Amino acid sequence: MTLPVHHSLAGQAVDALRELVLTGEIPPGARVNEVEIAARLGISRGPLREAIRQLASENLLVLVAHRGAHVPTATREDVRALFELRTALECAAAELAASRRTDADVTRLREVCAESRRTYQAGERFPYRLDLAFHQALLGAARSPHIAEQVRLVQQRVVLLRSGLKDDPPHQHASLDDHDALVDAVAAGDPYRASLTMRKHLARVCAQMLAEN
Amino acid sequence: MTLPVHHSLAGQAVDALRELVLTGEIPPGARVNEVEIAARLGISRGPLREAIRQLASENLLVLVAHRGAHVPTATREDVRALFELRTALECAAAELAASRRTDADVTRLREVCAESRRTYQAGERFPYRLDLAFHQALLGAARSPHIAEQVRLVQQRVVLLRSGLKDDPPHQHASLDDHDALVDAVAAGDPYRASLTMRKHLARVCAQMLAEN
DNA sequence: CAACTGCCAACTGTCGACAGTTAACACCTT
DNA sequence: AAGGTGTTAACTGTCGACAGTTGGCAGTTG
Repeated sequence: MTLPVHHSLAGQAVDALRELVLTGEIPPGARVNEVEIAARLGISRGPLREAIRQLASENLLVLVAHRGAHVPTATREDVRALFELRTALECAAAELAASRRTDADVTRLREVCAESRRTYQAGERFPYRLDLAFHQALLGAARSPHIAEQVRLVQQRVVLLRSGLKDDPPHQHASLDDHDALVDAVAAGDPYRASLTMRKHLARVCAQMLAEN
Repeated sequence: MTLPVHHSLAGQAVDALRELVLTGEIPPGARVNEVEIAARLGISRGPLREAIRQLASENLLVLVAHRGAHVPTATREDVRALFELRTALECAAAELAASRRTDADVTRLREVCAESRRTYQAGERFPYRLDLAFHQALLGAARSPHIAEQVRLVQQRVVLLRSGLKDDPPHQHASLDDHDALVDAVAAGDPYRASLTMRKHLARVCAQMLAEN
């Protein structure tokens, strides 16, 4: 059996509310009505308020005095600025991964790349899920829990930005090549090249997000 | 007159509790008794619990089910791992600062360096305050609000680690030179050199923190 | 005397209620 | 009719109280 991850209602509320925000069920710009959400989650306002505070410090909500919390709306400039942070973190992760990777890490990375290509060539869109999986695998190889945690938080915010976009556009074929190149650099144990490749990759992804709207 | 920054008690509680943790008044390992702290702050448990949640997601507190919150205790390994994150962020900041700095930024940086030297040569310890000021000034020049925010959070955690150390050791003379070298690289508009210099600086500071205890 | 058991105090987790603020609507004035 | 004003409903901010859990202490038993 699967025990609930969080025993406390506040903990559950964090996950549930995060889900509501990231799926866009509470869209950017919308306010979080405490009584309504609390009722929907079947809890009282106390635990919900604690959850709101936590999500606010994860930058998934914005608090305004006497007006509660609302989901932030993203501007183009926000995307650019956020990717500066993401680049700083993930380039460092790529660098560390190149230094610390094991054979198992490389195998895992190549697996994800292969599955991505299969999915893509099967005619489907390159699913965002596999992109996340790739970056997760890379973080695992980097073995820096603090960096991994921060990347997770930033990726969350990127998901929020994506939810603000009308359509979930297909990842370009280029990303697949980027990922392969990254694995090569990591496998070769070349931190400098890994970092540079990651930087180019993220620049491309960022530009792509900015191109749409 | 200075109005209170936060109108809400929860907001005040965040600041007050953060202060208690960072000054070591609630030392690492100690539990946060909700009724006691709430009484000390003159508020009820509700807002305090919200504050606790927020500080927990800033990694200044650790939550344990049914046992409340306690201040995390740091191991040597934690320091090393945390500095990996700090290095990733501040190297990126140094890089950006070298690209974006204005003359005013450089002037400001040199000012801080000069004051640091004056203070040091006056026989006093190189105060941590001025070290923080330097890094803050550099972040200002980088003009990346998200990176700046994350650095602020990481520096907070470093302060917490420092509070766990018995003594607040004098900064070595080497840090002064590091800072000067950093300003030079930034002033020269050389991102690569700025990043590398920052990396060396932080490696030194980290080693220093690990050496004591 | 050690270990096990049952009780108890302290504390956390949660809820419902009250007070204060905000924003919108209706109403009055000019 | 436009603008200002008073009123009111909705919502947030806060508190006190209750229930459930935890860990320690005393008492008991082998």
